[in-house]
Amino acid sequence: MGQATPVENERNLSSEKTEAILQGGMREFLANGYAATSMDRVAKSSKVSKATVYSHFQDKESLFVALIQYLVEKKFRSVFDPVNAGKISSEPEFVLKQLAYRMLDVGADQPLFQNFMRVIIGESGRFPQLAKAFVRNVEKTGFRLLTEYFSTAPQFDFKDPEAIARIFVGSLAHFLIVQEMLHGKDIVPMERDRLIENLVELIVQKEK
Amino acid sequence: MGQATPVENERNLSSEKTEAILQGGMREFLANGYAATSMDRVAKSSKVSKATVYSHFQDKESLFVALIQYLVEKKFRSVFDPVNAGKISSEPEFVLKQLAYRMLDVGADQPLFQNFMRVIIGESGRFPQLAKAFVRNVEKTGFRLLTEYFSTAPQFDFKDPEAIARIFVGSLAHFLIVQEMLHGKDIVPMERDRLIENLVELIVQKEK
DNA sequence: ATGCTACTAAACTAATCGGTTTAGTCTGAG
DNA sequence: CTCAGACTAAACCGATTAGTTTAGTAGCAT
Repeated sequence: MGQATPVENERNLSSEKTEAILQGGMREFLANGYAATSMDRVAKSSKVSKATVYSHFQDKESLFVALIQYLVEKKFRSVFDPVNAGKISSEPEFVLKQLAYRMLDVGADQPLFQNFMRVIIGESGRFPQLAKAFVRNVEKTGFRLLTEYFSTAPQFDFKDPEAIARIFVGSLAHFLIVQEMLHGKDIVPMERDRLIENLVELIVQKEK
Repeated sequence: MGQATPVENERNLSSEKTEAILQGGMREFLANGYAATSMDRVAKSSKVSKATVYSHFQDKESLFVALIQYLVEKKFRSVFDPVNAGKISSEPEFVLKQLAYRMLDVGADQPLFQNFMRVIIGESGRFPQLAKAFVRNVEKTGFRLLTEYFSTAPQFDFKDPEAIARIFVGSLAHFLIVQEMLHGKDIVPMERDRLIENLVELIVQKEK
C-alpha cells in the first residue's frame, strides 16, 4: 500500500498547491469513490496540471490515502463530538438531547460528511487502514465523550457506561445511515425527534 | 438507469447460465464494488463467455442492478429477521437476546453479507434505487418484526414500540459496522455479550 | 544575466475498459 | 438432414485509464 505522506517539502513544493490538490481530490473522491475517480478529473478540479499532482503525490493511491487521513484527522474528527454539548452540568435529559441533535444535524445537512462516510465504508475492504483511522479518530472520540459523561454525571450509576455510550451513538448513527445515506426517509419514515425522545427516555429512566 | 430484469426468456436463454452469471457477478461485484469490477472478470468468474454475459444482461449496469435486487429480495432479505426467534412467548429477555445473537452472527461470520452491505452503502450515492430496495426489504423487515413483538408481548407497554425497535436494531447494526466492517475490534474493543446484555437490560427494565 | 525549480499544457505510452463482431461448435426440433 | 439458436474463444473498437515525457514559462536567488 502507498504511503500517506505527501512528497511535499522534500523540495520547495508549494503547500498552496498541495492544499488545492487535496481540495480537488476531496470533491472528486468523495463524490465518486476511489475507482471511479480519474486523476485527470482531480487535476482539473484542483485547477492544477496533472504533472503537478504527480509531483506532490506519488500516485493515485497515495493521494487518496493522504486525503482520507487528512479528513479523518483534521476535518471530521469532532463530528460526533460537538464542542462541549451545552453546559455539561444541566439536566441529563437536556444534555443528551442537545448532543443527539447536533450529531444528527452535522450528519444530515453536511452532504460532504455523508459522502465521506460512504467512501470510508465502501472502501473499507480495500483500505482497511483508512477505516481504522476513521474508527480511531471519529467513532472513538464520540464513544469517549459519552462514556465520560455517563461515568461522571452524578445522576447516573451505570454499571457499564461504555456500553450505554455505544447504544446511544449506534442508534443515532444507524438512523442517519438508513434515513439519509440509504434514502430511507420515505420507506421507513420517522421523525428524528421521535427517535431522540425515546432514546433519551430509555436512558434517563435509569437515573439514581 | 438500466432495467433490473434480465433479458432471460425473451428467448431460450438457459437460466443455468443466468444463475452462473449472477453467482460470478456476486463474487466480483461484492469483492470489488461496481467501478472496480470488469465484465471480463465477471465472465471468467462465471465460467461463461463474455458474449453470453451480454446476451443475458443488457450491460454492466443492468447486471449490477439485477444482481443487487436479487440479493436484496432472495438472499439477504431475512438477515435481520431470523426464522422465528425461538419461542416468541418465552421471557422477553431471552427472546431479545436470542434475536440479537442471531443478528450479530449472520452479520459477522458471513463475509458475503459484510461485503454486500459495503457495496450497498458505498454505491448508495450512484444507485439510490438499490439502497432503497435494501431498506425496503432488509431493514424494514427487521423493524417490523421487532415493532410487532414490542407491541404485542404482554410484558411491554411502550408508547412508541417502533422507535424502540429502531434503537434495538440500530445499536446492533452500528456495532457490526464498527467492529467488523470497519475493523474496529482492536481499536474500540467490546464483547458482543456486553453490548447485548446492556441493550436488553435497558429495554426490559421498562416492563410493566 | 545565469541557473534552478515549481509549474503548465499537451502529447504520449501501455494497459484496460465496456461492448461488439466474427467465425465456428454443439444440441435439439421438425 | 437441416436449420435455429445458445453458446464459445478470440479478435476487435474506440474510449479512458494511470502515469511519463517533452517543451516551454515564470519567479527567485546568486
